[in-house]
Amino acid sequence: MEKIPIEKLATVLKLLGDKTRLTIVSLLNERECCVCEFVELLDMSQPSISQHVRKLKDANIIKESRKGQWIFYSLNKDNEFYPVIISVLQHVPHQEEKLIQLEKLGKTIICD
Amino acid sequence: MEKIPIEKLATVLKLLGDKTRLTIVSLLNERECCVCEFVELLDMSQPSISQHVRKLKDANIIKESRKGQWIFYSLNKDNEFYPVIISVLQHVPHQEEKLIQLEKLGKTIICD
DNA sequence: TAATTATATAAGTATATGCTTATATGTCAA
DNA sequence: TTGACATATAAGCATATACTTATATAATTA
Repeated sequence: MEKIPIEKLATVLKLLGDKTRLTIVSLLNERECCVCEFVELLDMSQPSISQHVRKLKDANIIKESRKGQWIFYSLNKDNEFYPVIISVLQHVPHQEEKLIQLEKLGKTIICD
Repeated sequence: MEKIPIEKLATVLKLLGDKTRLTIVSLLNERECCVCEFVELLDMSQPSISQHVRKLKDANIIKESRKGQWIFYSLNKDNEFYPVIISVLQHVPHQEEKLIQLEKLGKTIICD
């Protein structure tokens, strides 16, 4: 098991210690999502979501990939913190439901 | 595996997302400690430590037991968050070293 | 009982955080 | 090229956070 210095780990936990960001990370553990989906699911303003996403991206916890108009985010599995994040997410209820709900509303983004 | 609502978990992670508190919790995973030991080990003021400890206690993450002049703190294993905390602590290097150091300095508290 | 030690609490303060509104950037499609 | 859409960024602001110093409380010991 890869150990992480306390200071670094504290930084990551602080990032996860926010309802919005924890939900985002949890959703990304199901599948990649784009910003507008977070806005829809979390019922928050676009700039607010964008700022949270940026913090996660700056910490290398998530990565982005542009697909045309949209930017999709996904968990960065290569990051040294990925194992801790998975450890934490084990304790969170699955988020599929919300994503299925989104699909029913026809608000899922598909661009393949 | 006991699932924890995202909001609650975020609160716990926010508490752990501080270097001082994460270290305290990590030390308590080795053995119970009293406040003056934290002050010594973390090289912080007594009120500062006391305030961090209170936050952890208020969240029921740790519990106290007075032994004469001293108040010892330990992880509250009955708490619903205990499993998550253990999950997180798995990723942290062991803290025994620091406690052994403390003993060598004769600053360990023994009151049995 | 008075002095000492351990801890908690209160009040003040500087900085961090998370939102808001407004605007900029980037892509697509008519 | 213009308009529409998706996203990012900037600036401002209210609240939260983590210290500090000063003081209170509680137990111990001389």
